[in-house]
Amino acid sequence: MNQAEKLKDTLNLPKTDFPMRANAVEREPVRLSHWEDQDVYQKMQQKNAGNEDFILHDGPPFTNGDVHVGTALNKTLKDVILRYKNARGFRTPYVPGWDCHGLPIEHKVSKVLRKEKKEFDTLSLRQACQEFSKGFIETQRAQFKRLGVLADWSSEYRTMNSTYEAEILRTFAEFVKKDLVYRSKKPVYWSIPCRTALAEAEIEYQDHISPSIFVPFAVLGDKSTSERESNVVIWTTTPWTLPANLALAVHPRVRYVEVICSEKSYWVAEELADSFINSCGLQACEFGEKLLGSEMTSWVTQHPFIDRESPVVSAEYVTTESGTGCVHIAPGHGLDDYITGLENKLEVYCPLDDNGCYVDDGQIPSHLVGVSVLEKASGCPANKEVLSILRESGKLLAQTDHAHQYPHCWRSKTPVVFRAMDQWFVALDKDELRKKCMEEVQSVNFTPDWGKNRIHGFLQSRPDWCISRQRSWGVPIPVFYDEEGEALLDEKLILGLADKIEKLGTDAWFSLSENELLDGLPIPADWKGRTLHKGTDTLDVWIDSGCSHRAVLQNNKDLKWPADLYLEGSDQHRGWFQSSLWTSMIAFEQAPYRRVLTHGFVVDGNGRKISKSDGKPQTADSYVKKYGADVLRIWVCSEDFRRDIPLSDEILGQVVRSYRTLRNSIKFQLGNLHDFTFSEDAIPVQQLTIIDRWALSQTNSLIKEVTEAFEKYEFHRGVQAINKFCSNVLSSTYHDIIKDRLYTLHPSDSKRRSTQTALHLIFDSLIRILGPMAPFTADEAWSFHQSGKDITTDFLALQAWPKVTQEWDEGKELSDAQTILDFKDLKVNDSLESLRTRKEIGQSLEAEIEIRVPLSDPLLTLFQQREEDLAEMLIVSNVIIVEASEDEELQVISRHASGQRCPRSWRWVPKLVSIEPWGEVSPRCAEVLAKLV
RNA sequence: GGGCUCAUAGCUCAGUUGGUUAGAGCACCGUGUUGAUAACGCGGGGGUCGGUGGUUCAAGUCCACCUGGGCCCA
Repeated sequence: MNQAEKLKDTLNLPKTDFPMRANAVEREPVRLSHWEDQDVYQKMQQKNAGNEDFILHDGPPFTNGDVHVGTALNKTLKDVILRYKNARGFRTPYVPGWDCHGLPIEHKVSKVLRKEKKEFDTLSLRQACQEFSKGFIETQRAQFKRLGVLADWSSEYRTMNSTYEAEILRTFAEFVKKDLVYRSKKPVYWSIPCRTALAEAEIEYQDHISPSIFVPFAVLGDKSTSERESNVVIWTTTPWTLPANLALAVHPRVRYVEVICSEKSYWVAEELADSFINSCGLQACEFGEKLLGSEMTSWVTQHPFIDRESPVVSAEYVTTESGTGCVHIAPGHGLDDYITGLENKLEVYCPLDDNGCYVDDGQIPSHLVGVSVLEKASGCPANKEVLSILRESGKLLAQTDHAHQYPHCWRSKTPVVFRAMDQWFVALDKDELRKKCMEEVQSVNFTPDWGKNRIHGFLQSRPDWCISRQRSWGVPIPVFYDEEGEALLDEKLILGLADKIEKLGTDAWFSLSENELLDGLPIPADWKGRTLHKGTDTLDVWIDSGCSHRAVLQNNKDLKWPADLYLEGSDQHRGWFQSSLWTSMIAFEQAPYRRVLTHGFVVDGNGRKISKSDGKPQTADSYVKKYGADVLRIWVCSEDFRRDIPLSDEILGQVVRSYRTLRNSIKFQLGNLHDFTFSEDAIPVQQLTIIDRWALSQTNSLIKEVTEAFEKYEFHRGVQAINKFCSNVLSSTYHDIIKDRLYTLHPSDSKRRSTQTALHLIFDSLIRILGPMAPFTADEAWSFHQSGKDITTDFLALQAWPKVTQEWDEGKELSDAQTILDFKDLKVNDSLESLRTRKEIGQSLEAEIEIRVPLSDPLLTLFQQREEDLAEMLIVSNVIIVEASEDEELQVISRHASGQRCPRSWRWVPKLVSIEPWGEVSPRCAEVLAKLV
């Protein structure tokens, strides 16, 4: 062993088993199962038992696939918040949940069943859906846990649990009690061969050729004179809906022109007038008056072949892309039409039976009655009939074939029709319900604050809540009908039914007969003796999740209502935030949440939405498998989640790099604390050396900054502060300066102990700050610090959030230290760098500097008072302070240090001294070595 | 097409009530160290603040319009 190696052995170099690389993919799961074995979640709750509650109510993810990276973001944010609040002393019981019912599952499952060519009834379909949902609950739970999410998984809620389903029915009973539920018609997709309603997801768009026709509606009143008949012309590709026409729609801000053609005139959008004239082959036309759509809305027209008036109304969705800019409105045959109908108080008129044939309602022309609208190989009979009526009466201005995409039934592959059917609705304006909701929202905190505005807009504009779904996988609408079709909806009956369902599950609705279902339930007197049939519709799933506040917060003794926080994606302003508010206002006249926090959506590196077609992974698992949970969590926390949240390899790479820096800072601290026991070796804060006190005060600032950011849920500010702290305060300043004393002084030297005291306190604060964000790494570091081992039963999750310590900010040293460090940054480094560029020195310890300070400069006194600390803080071997004359400027002169280099401390000293058996070292090192023997 | 919303260096973010030459961390380039070494230090380059117009003595910040993204609708 040569002298250098021997001397190196006498240094106190960092020593720790804390690995430089996290190897998170393999090591995180080990820690995770340890947390689970030791029930860290329960310990966290017990620790704060009796303290103030912080209730974050979990919005249930839908159980139809792996956890999406956006869902992971949501759950991670929740976990960060809960860990933070728990560290702040709140009791933070967290009951996660699952949204189980709904079309996407039913759709997927029935597709599979059909592929297997199984005949299936409602019950077996429901059974399969339940299995499907259950399977993904298992998958998702495991994936959430893997992210480090701590929760009361044993109490998790599922919207398909019978206790939960009973609460859905009780919520519905509340609607009935308040007399909010009514029946009305609304158009739905209808498959004639299947005799069933279809959802959007069950529709396939296929190429289709429809007749495209122009039809004039004669204007009644002043507009048409004896000489000239004035018409509003519509264009449609579904002639069979004309018998159900109840209005014409124009755009209020589009300009219309009267096309005059001998004794008739035609009103069409000005922009489309030429193409209209061409399409209809009109000759010798002139343009007459021009009007805005809004000026036509008082007009009334005559239906072309039925004795009925058709008023002109305005609609924003009317376009001038094709047709005439005038739209034929049949509220029973289209969603736009339906909404326009509602706005203009039109009847939802639909003269079609289940077979798709016109019914005889006294309005339908007799030879149309019984004619089918179903498209056959030979065409659509109803279209043919309508066209011939129009042709014969001269009301067919033009007819061509029109190729377009048209919705088809996914089963029968036939074109579907829009057909109004009886649906159940919840009246939202009754008893000023809507107004009360809008007022209530004012007293809820929204982050970001525009959320209030957004939900307010939705509350204001949404039509009555249609709660019927013609589906199987859901909670049945508890309604019975007599043979006349009259509906029995009774609060007490529903409550009785809810109790029954609670025991049997909603499958009972489908498996039991009416008599069995009603057995023992209170039937209103006037309904007794009538033959009753149960309904077949299910409730809108927004009611399912929308009553979670009741089913979960009110029924779990560990929780409380209302919640302190709801935290979901911004799409939930229309969804869960709103449905929860309505159900809560109806039942309890209060919002179920005090604060609503929303996050944006995960987008790719270019700010585009991530879609399956990009081929990039979207599941949380794919990222966890590559980067580990902590990196993903730090990514979540480093983004301003209130806007779009970009995710790309570049961004994650960046997170990985800053994570490594962080990890290294931690490793450095752990390595230098290996021979330090706080209770025995610590030095009182007031007696710490200047640089240590400075570092503590910087730590105070960090704590302050991060705490403020976390209180506002602005985690990204916390992350930025931590990164900056690690790099500026620790790496480039504090750690760099203290290496010399830590390594070269005697282990128990008071200066070294001073620094270790500070390091201990800094580590302790930093690691607690990291806890909520990077729980795996923080707990790992904490374990090493407590025990020197990777895993212990002393969990960081049970430690409190760090507090600002007043003492750390006191003392004149602090400003002195800051002044010296600023001076290093502004003057000394530059000067050393030029020396280095000239190859005169390598590391800065090879230099000595001369500081020439004018007598009047206050720095002079400061430097003279701190002369002992200067060389160390500037990381040079020697500092000479020179009192300069008044006309000189403050300057730093650096040069290679004179004297001899100590092979132990690498500092240059005037003269080395000899000590056996090591040979020549600096006098200071000699002293240390003497003590070591 | 409508409602809400976002837009500052390659990336992630700061930028107070409009007021010097717009900042940080990371990345990049150069360089030093080899006793934090798949680590660390030092130095440097990099932005017409999405665009246009306006208000003002002064605009990243206020107003209008436009472009592009996101969510929810249609």
